[in-house]
Amino acid sequence: MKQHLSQLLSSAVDSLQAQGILPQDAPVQINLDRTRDRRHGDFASNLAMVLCKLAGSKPRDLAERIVAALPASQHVRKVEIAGPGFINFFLAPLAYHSTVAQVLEQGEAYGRSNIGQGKSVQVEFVSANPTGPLHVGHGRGAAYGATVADLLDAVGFKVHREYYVNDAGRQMDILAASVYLRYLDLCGEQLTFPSNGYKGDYVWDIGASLHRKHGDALRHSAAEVFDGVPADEPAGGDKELHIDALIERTKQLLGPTHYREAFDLGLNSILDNIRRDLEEFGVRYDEWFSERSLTENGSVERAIERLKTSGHTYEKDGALWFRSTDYGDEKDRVIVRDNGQTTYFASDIAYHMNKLERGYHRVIDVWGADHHGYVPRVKAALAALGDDTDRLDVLLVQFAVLYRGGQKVQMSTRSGEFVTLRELRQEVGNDAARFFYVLRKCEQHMDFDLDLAKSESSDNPIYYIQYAHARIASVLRQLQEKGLQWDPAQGARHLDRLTESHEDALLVSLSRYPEVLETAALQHEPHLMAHFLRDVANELHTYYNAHQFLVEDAALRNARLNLVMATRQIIANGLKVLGVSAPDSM
RNA sequence: GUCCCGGUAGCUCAGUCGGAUAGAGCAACGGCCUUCUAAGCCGUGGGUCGGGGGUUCGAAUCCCUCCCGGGGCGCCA
Repeated sequence: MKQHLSQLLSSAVDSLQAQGILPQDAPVQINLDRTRDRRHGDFASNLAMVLCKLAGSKPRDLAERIVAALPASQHVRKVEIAGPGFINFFLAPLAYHSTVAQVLEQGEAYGRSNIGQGKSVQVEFVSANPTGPLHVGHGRGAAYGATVADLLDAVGFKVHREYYVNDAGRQMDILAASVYLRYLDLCGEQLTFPSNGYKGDYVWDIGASLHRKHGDALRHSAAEVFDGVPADEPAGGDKELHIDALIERTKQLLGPTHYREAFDLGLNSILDNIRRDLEEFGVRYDEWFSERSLTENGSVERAIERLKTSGHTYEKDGALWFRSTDYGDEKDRVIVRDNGQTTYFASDIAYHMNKLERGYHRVIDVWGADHHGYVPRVKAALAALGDDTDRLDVLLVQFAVLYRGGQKVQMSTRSGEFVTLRELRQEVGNDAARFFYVLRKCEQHMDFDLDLAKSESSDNPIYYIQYAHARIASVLRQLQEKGLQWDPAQGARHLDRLTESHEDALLVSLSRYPEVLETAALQHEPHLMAHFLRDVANELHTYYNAHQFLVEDAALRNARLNLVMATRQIIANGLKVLGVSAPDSM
């Protein structure tokens, strides 16, 4: 509908240009918005105010000329000029009746579009280190990333969902050493666990798996393991030096094969857990991309060579630096350490190079807001490689803070005292978790109220929306109990019987759905859909309370059923995009 | 210190590319169950859009500046 009106305006501008009232070469962008106030019609355009200078006339005068030049449309009831020069469109009932017909006819497909024209978009999200279970912070990235991906899919992009697995690097070595130490403990060795090790219970479980498989075969005495290892922090030493030395001892004592086994056992069991967790959360991926593969297939080396060749690197203090300051970063960054190891950043350059080489039209990274300082250097690297940095969008997701009983829930990853995504899902359910996570735009700090998410009342927006859907299903059941049938054809013929203000409000909302979907997708703002659904649910409940649907008058009854069934479809479609179920009863 | 995010009703937040009288939910207050689900609905009150300047037909929105809150600033990942 918006597109239709836009064309009318565009056509009017064309004829004014032909008449010489507007200059031929003027760039004309048609602005058309939903009005905030129904008294201003359905849509309003500020076109006359924008163009009045070019035309050399007063806004209202120009508006009159534009209105006079508008082609007739059966969807437009009247056009008014108001205020400083707004052109207000009032739609004919027919425009809304055709929306109901479209919703019922297209069903799940209603609202989907081809704005993306099949262009490929890669969305990388979550990508948490496989050193422990996902926590509630990752949950927000998961829900947000999955929904952005689904939204883009719904408007016609070809979406590739990807998880970057950090299966290399020091953190994973710390995990491997932690697993081995827990294994030794299970063998009966008395040892003090490093303060910087991973202390979660899951590490015990992995150590136990290692023990089940090998018995005491990999056992070394605690004295031997800690021989020559500098003191840990609580003992007055440095926790980093302590853990690094323990990693080295673990590698020496286990040898490459068994070390890799302990390492992979940790990696795989945690990754399996993460996969299952996300799967249960309704979050699916097309690809799990291994960081290690970038080193093994030479991509990291190749990326470094390309930077060297293009003259953006230099050596200092035995390390290789990337001169990211050339591209606006605040300082240069090390890509190869003085010990010859490449940094995480080097892998990330290779990974982003790889993404762009795969030919995606756009690449979206969903990161935690704590990585924001990282954006300039990654963009700098892509620029130095000669790539178009505009193809990369980095969406930063702020942290979520849980509240229970009005109190902040304390969390700390290293100590093992954190709320996992699984715990959250079990506590409030998948639907509430998915919904609450996308209720705020991503850059907004979020207070996640656990009590509210669990509550079975209208205070809880997800309950409220799902209940609207269930309520309509319930109406259909009542219809059957009365021995009646819904006759959509009769309903369609009598949509003009829908004259109540509640009906009008619902009709407008149904027609807004495609616009909301499009905006939410293109702006990467799922919260727009969440808020829209709440509005629709509110209109449905209000309507339900004010009017009986199952009236004697068959024509009116079926017209109303067409409307509420279309409403049910809209709610179902919107919830689906958000990864939330639409139950028929509650 | 610097960079990012935020500051809108008592609370949690919307507010599209600058647009008309700044909205919603909760909370508060007052109503509504002989009704397709009261798991709900209707109504009322509530605002220095953090402060101050600027840009213009028009600013919560854009620019400058200051204040407050949260976070980031490793040869960690």
